[in-house]
Amino acid sequence: MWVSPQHHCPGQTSITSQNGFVSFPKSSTTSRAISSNMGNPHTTLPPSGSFKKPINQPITDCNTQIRKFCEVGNLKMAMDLVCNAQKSELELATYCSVLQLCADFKSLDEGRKVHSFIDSCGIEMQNASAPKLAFMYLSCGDLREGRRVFDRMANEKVFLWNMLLSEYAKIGNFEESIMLYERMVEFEVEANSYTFSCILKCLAAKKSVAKGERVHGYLLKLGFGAYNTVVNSLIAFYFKCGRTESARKLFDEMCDRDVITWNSMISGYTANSLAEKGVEVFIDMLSTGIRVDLATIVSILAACANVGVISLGRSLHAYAIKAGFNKEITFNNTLIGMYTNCGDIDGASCIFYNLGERSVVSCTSMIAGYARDGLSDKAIALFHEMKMEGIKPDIFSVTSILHACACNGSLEDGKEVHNYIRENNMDLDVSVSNALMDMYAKCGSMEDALSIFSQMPIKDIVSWNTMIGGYSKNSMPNEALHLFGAMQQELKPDIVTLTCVLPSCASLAALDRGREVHAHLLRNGLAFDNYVVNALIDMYVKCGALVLARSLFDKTPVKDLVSWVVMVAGYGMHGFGREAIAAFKKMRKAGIVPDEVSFISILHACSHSGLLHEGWRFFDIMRNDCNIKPKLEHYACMVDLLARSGKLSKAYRFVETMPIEPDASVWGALLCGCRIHHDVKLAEKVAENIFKLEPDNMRYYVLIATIYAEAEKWEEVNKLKERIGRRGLRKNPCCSWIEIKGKHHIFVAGDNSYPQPKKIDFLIKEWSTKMKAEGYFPNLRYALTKGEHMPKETPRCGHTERRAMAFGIMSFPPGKIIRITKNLRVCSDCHEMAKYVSKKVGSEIVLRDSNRFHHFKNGSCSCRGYL
DNA sequence: CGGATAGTAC
Repeated sequence: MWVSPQHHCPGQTSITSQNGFVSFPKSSTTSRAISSNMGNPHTTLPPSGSFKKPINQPITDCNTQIRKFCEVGNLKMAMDLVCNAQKSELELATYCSVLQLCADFKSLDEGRKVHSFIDSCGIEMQNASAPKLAFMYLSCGDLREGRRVFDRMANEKVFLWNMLLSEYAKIGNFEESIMLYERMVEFEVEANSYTFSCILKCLAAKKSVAKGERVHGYLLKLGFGAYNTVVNSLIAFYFKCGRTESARKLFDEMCDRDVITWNSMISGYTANSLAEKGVEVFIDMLSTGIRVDLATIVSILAACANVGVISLGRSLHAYAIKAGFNKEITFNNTLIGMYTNCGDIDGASCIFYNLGERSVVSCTSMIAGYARDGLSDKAIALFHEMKMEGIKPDIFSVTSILHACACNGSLEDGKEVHNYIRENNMDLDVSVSNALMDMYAKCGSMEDALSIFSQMPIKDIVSWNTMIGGYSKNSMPNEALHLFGAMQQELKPDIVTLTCVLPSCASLAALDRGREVHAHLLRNGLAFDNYVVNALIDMYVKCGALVLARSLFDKTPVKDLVSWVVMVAGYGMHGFGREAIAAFKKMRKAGIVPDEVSFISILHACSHSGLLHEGWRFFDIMRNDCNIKPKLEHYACMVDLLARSGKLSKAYRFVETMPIEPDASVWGALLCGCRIHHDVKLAEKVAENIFKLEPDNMRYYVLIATIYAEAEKWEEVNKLKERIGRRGLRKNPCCSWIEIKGKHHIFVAGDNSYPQPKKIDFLIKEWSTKMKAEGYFPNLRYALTKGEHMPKETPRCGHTERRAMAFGIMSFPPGKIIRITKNLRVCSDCHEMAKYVSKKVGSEIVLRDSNRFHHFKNGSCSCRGYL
């Protein structure tokens, strides 16, 4: 027995502590009331002869009259008589009959009246009527009062115990059910099959395997091992707890399995992701000749959907038509789900559009199927169609359609659905609100998402994660981190929260915050999930801690595609092209098939290290070996690669002959190359192409202006400035930052309110003087343009990165790595200074700009001039 | 009978 005194929590409702007149009869019956039916309270009526009739009974006995009305179900007349009767005349059996009627009619008010009449009787009457009274309250849905009466009475009636157990289970208070069961066992109330079915459900809900096993032992001892209903419940319990072998063992040992047994096996295996075994069971079932019912078909279709075996699904479809199930709407709905899950969207829509009657469920299945298949437009169209047909979408339909809008990125459709949701007060549902927030986040409107979030009275962990993830995805890392902080005031972040927040740490290069997250994961034993580990590796990569990223990567036992791609991209960004290529090869050797994104990473890596030949090879591998059609990103990488290598005209021809229309990013890659190789003429041609496509992207104006400035074409620079002014564009202010002890120190161009300005400026001045004295000259061309003509003309970078660098050198002990982040590309002047400082001070400097990493060590940079 | 809402890589 697993009941022990420790289980009895203080303060909990307890039978023993309720009052003084409770007695607990130890059951002495030898014949067990195994068959006593919970659904039949009449069997528990107190014997009507237990109270003696009053003497001087009139012939037209009011008791008889009341009971007559009860027999014919006339509650009103019965109650009238009860109310008018002399209370001392009424017998227990009469009260019981009326209470039963109140229970049948679920008439709580009348029941309460009867209760008050009984209360005015003697204690004997009160005690004797208590079971019926408790029954009445429980039947009428007043669990609290039912429990109160129950607690006050002597109770050996298993029927009432069962009723209480199931009522608590109904409202989800499984703990209370379990506690009551423990008490039952303790007081030796004889449990019956209903007790076991119910308690096993509760224990399954709480996944209490150990307690369930003890119940299992107990029921065997009482001889319930041969009861189908009980064993079926046990099987369901074991499946719910993931103990498929235990369920199987019971099944194998059963001698007369009924249809429910078979169905439980099929759905149990399916729920435990062992749908194949479910299918096997189904085939065995067919060979036994047992009648297949609707539930069987529905379970096996779900199994098919999980396995994704469309052939079996199709033959089941045929089988079910023969057996006549195709008229059942539930069958058809599951069938639609099966076809959509197996990816046969046409098969699904064929059934759907041939349905005699459509229900909300059929429509929702179909919408979800379309959404899952990426056919958001069709999903949205069907949503409108069902509304036109007068089928009212419910919260299920609405969450599905929101998902479709989110996948589509169509804010307008999403807003329309939002209006519908508001009009129907569906936004009170947490899941619906979460789906709405997700839709807005995926459509890029974090303002709308936030407005929903802030209006939610109850937020669950998904709500928080959706917002934090939304901010991360929409490049609002500060908001993400801020919300993460706020969340921790209210609830504990889970693995998804941490996975959501890591990209924000990465984008801010907030290494200390990232490390805190890592520590949190380790403390909570969560550092084994692939998603979060990949996010961690990526965070370390982007914070410039390539060594930490690598050691975490090495320690990861299961490296999936993303793990590898993160490392390949990481090596690339840090200028280790050869290592990136080695990793890519290793990945393929490990049997992982690269996808589009993998090739973008490796091509980028080649480009960052100027590996033109290798880049071409990967481009060919992608097209020929992997059958991946190059996308714009791939072309942009190739153009970048060609252009950086100085093959500008080849790059231009490449863009012109692309099989898909080049976009601004492809031309932009060429423009970058023009800058590096000072080809003003080509740059002008390219720029005009770009401005046709993206006339408002400041990035390209800055780039062409720099090209002009470096060629000393000041007139052209001025013309550009006018053009920019006419368009009302503004330059993204340049800024650099450095993290010191978890705190960010930001240096913004044109803002001199940074910390310790005198010391910083002094240090920088000293460095420049020494650089000059030591003949440390940056490239001549740049030095010239920096000369007399242009200090005011060039887009000012503000040299924020050198200030951050000086601040870092001042703040950290020598030898410590200085990590700086900049929102734009590094200026070549500062790049030279960083090289110098790394040699002079002996500190390693890691600078992340908007393009890549620069590791300055002992006077040189890992970018080898590929700024 | 339906959905399944949140997460990693360029």
